[in-house]
Amino acid sequence: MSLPHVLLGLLWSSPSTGYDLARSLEEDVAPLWRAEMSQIYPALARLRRAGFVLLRVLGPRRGPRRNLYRITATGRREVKRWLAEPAAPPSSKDEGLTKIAFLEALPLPERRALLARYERTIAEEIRRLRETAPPHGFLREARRGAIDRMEATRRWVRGLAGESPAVAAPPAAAAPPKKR
Amino acid sequence: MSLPHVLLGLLWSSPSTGYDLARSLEEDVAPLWRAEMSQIYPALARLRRAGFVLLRVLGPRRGPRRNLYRITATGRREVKRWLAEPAAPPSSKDEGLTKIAFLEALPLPERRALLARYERTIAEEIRRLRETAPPHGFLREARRGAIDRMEATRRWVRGLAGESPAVAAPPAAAAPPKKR
DNA sequence: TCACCCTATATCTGAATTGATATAGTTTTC
DNA sequence: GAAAACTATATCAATTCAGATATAGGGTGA
Repeated sequence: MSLPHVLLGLLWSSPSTGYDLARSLEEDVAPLWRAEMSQIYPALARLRRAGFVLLRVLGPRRGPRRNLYRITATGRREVKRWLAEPAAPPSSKDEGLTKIAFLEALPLPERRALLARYERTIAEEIRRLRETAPPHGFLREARRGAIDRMEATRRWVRGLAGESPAVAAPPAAAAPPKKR
Repeated sequence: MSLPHVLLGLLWSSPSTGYDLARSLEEDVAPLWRAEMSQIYPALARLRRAGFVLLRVLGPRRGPRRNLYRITATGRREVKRWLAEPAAPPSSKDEGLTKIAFLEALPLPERRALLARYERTIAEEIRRLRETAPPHGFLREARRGAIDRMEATRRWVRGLAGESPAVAAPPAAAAPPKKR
């Protein structure tokens, strides 16, 4: 629904090619929004049909020809309109937390192992994000927000692993009918 | 990729119908994973073909006939296998934070308005989650984790809105060519 | 010089997901 | 007693998304 808007947002300050958009998306917008080339090119085509961007074909400098996209006045209006409409609350679709929700299916030692491993996974992702060159302006702020949120999750996972009772003995109500 | 696994996880402790799974998904797994009926029925069919669940058709008690799904031993093994494989780090695809990343496109007062509104949206979602009956066992824990994360995000948004400089004047590097 | 990597474009498949619609009986409400 | 809401199933179209593949020129290193 809003990949086109993200692309418009990236084009706000300077025109660029689809390839550069893909790189910028992965490096700067990083964990907040991801998309493959196979999504980006069709999205740019649609933006063009909608009149939100203009295409200029450049002679090849290195490799094949380059398609440079530039945001139009209509495109800028569209970005503002998008920003102005209310955002959906974070849905937090999260594989790791979801697995924790079904931890009941595992015996004790594996429960602990899962929590420990997931905490490591998050910690590693945070480190990776910190290592890559931070973007500028609000892009940097937003990335900090994402990292902040991951850190909260990491602390929470660690906390759950620490309260041994919860990991050791889930509340009776949901205990599986373990064949004794 | 893992809706089938979530369904298996819900079937772990007791068999139920597609309808009940949909309700349980929305009420208990709530913000961690969502799915529409139109996803659930095909997923159940695939689980059945894979031998992870068994179907028993019940005579209608209220309304039409009911299809009761029960997890098989193979299904339980599959859940354990799924839980054992490493989970991807939270990608935090988040419309609200993404919009903040492009706040540069808005004039000052609207920036503040956007942040304030997003904070309200999150607060409301948290309240809504707290009001609905909490699930049992690890489902409850996981929900707490999700709420915890939302609260962290809310605090962060509030913090950003509070540091007026950031909202008032983004770092020069990315400052828009404000016609002064 | 040959192989490999990087820039750069683009398409295709298939799965995941959303949203709308259809059907039909039962229970609740006015 | 009619309308509305709930239980329950299911399909369809459209879109999003991920992963693989194709093409092609230029630069880099063994």
